[in-house]
Amino acid sequence: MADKKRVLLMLKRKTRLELLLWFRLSRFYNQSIRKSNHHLKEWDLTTAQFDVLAQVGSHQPITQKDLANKLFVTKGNVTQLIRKMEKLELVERRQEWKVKYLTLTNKGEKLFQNIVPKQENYQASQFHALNKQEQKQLLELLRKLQKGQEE
Amino acid sequence: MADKKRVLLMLKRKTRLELLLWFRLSRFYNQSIRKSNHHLKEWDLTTAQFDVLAQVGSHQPITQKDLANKLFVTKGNVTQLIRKMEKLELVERRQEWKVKYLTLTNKGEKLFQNIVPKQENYQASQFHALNKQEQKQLLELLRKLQKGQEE
DNA sequence: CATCATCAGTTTATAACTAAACTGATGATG
DNA sequence: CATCATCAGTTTAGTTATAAACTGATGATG
Repeated sequence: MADKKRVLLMLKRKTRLELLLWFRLSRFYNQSIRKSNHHLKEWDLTTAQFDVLAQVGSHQPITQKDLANKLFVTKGNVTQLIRKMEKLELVERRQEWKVKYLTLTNKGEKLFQNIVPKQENYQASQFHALNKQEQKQLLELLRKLQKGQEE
Repeated sequence: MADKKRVLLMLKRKTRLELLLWFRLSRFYNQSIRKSNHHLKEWDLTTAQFDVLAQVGSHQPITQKDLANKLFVTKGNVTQLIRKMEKLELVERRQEWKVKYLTLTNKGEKLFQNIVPKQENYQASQFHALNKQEQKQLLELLRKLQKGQEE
């Protein structure tokens, strides 16, 4: 396996557990995203668009700024994403007192009801290689990592 | 904390450990990348360019296809990245028997020697919130996840 | 009440990435 | 030896993302 060879090489050069971690984590994440995109193609959505649909659907009405925070992206990116979603008639924008509130259209709502549970199942399935005990462990570790990151 | 509120909301809607995991993991990853980019700005490099430098530097000569595999990206992406790196005079391309071998230029080699250890320290520091024991645990969990992904 | 900081959202320029179609060389096979 | 599949790399069109500058409304304060 090419993978094994690469890992050995890295170990040889410098035995750093953390770099292996970085390597594994980005690999897992990127693969998951790619597979997720592939999966969502059935509904002509991308992962980013799905994320918008899911967040707006479960927090509407929501401002663009709040959405940006929830998705961990910039406001500029939200502007672009929403423009797209408006064209697809999945999301509506309503100016109100200096702030713009986002809600789903009927079409968006229907898609939300239909697709979100399925995609969440799919996302969840990425972790089925671990049992509940291990999942909890992983969650705990990720929490610690995040806390370390905030400093 | 807005974060806490969001987590509670997700829990309310559906208590799914896996979705929390997904959420935490992507957050950690995206933040790390962003911070890494910021960090590398000092040398006018992006994270993607650093990855190329690091991989070519430690496996030269290497073909574009192999590089794509190591970086988990498409061949098309590598074509673009290398074009950029060639312009920056960090990487050289040498056609040889149908395959193109990549090596670092002198300039690239110098940068490699200088920057790679620093950036690796930086990447490693992302995991310093965990002790060695926990790091090993995390690595083990990620290995299992990856194995699950391959099926 | 004039002005000034702040803040939500937009714009712009640029990077990174994919999927899918394409190019052109290699070399196997009928 | 002609042709055909394969394979490395390129191209193209489109999406996602950022950082940084900008716009225009709000509202505080002197």
